[in-house]
Amino acid sequence: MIDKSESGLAQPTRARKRAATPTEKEQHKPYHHGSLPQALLQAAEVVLKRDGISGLSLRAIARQAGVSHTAPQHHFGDTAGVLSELAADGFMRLSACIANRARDVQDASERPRAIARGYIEFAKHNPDLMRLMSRGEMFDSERPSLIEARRTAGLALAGVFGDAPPAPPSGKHTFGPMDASRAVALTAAWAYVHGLALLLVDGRLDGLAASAEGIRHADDLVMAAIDQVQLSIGQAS
Amino acid sequence: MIDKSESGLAQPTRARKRAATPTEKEQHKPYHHGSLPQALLQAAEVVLKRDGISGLSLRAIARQAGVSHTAPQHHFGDTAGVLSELAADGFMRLSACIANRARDVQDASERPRAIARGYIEFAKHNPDLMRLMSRGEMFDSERPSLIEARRTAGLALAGVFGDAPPAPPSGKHTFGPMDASRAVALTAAWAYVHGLALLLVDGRLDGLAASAEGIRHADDLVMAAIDQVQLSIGQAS
DNA sequence: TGTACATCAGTGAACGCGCGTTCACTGATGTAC
DNA sequence: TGTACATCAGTGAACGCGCGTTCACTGATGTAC
Repeated sequence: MIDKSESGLAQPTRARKRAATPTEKEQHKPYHHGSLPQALLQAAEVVLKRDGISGLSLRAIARQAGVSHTAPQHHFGDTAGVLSELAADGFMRLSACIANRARDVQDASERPRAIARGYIEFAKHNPDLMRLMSRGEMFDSERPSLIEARRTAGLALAGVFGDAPPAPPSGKHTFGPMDASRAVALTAAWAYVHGLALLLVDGRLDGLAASAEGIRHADDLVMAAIDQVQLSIGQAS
Repeated sequence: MIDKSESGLAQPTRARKRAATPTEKEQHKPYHHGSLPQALLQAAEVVLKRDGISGLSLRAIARQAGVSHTAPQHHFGDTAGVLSELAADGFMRLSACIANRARDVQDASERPRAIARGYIEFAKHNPDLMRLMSRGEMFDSERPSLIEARRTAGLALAGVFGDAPPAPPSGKHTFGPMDASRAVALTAAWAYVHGLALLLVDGRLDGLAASAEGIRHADDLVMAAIDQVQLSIGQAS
């Protein structure tokens, strides 16, 4: 979903054809990278995993990608731009993770749990990215790719409603009109799985897991919470 | 809970006595502040609210407090030190918020909702601090005050269990031995309220609130989620 | 009661570092004619 | 098919800034005798 322009993946191949032998390939570094935006995002993710969110500077990303330090600025404008694109990529991958799990279940009543497992699975495999994605204040919220990716993730999450998706949205909203009880149910499901994911990636459950008999890892605690806890809507007594 | 040493609040009073008239007070700034650690933490919170987490540097805090830029280092060591103390203060205040709400309810079955309301109340009144508190990787986790404050918050949260608190902890653990189902229930309750709080302070629920009929603010969505959604433990079908 | 001294609290100059930003530039590509 | 030109992609030097850190220092307090 990043850089759908025509400069996508065609040009590096062409460049490689010109420099046929391996030695030439190494020596003759083409001036035009061809798919630098994607390469920069990959580099950014390496930096993120290695140095954490605070290590994500334009210069660090450029170093990792092996290009001059002004190249990222040229493509993304500023740090918030890169972080936004990185997060957008994360939201799309999160959506895919959720959709994969949801597709696998037959029984619609099992779909909420499947979605939760997809969410947690993503968080477990991409803890740093998950953390970055929850740092909304670091992004440029106007970025179309980020808006679109968040909407996609929102719709994937709304799959908790089974086969009846919410009404189609108008304008830049994720959802169309929705009655209150449905919005509350979605809020609850979202908060629950979001909370589990963040507590897990932040290591906040480690102490509790250590105290709990029969539980070895925080992972087990989270999976048990998904498997065994029901969220049901209804007026308080 | 911060700086319980004898240098607490006595000395500024004494200093003020020496410089009796207002003019003198302004002119004669005593060399020894007397309670600089507390003043620095207050300054840090001002900076946090004004400039966000990324604005929290030792120098910015010193500027806000009106002292030399090496003074914070002298008391807290490094940035992680200040952030840890600030977060510890936050956890203590969160605990107090929870305890206040829990104390007010008569019916033990209503306690979980009361605790959740206390948690959300704190988050609503201190959104930046709440965000900071969830940035575990920025802290010095070994700080005794932070460990103690987190334990206090954990115990306040464990009040969801009603009048039967968990077994007393040994060593530096928050909880003593606990059976698995109880740990899972605590995980679920914690994740739920934590997720609600973070989604709220990060503004992530604003779009959903706008789409929901009869809901005006994200706050309403969160309060409805607390009031209307039940978490119940039991094996999945 | 006084004196000497150790310790604590806070200052301010200086330093090196990594950062984002600007700017004039070069290399490569695409397109109009 | 060729040529000219506009545009895009990426470079590298230079700049100013805020940061944390070090260091020698001064002011104030507490304590031993």
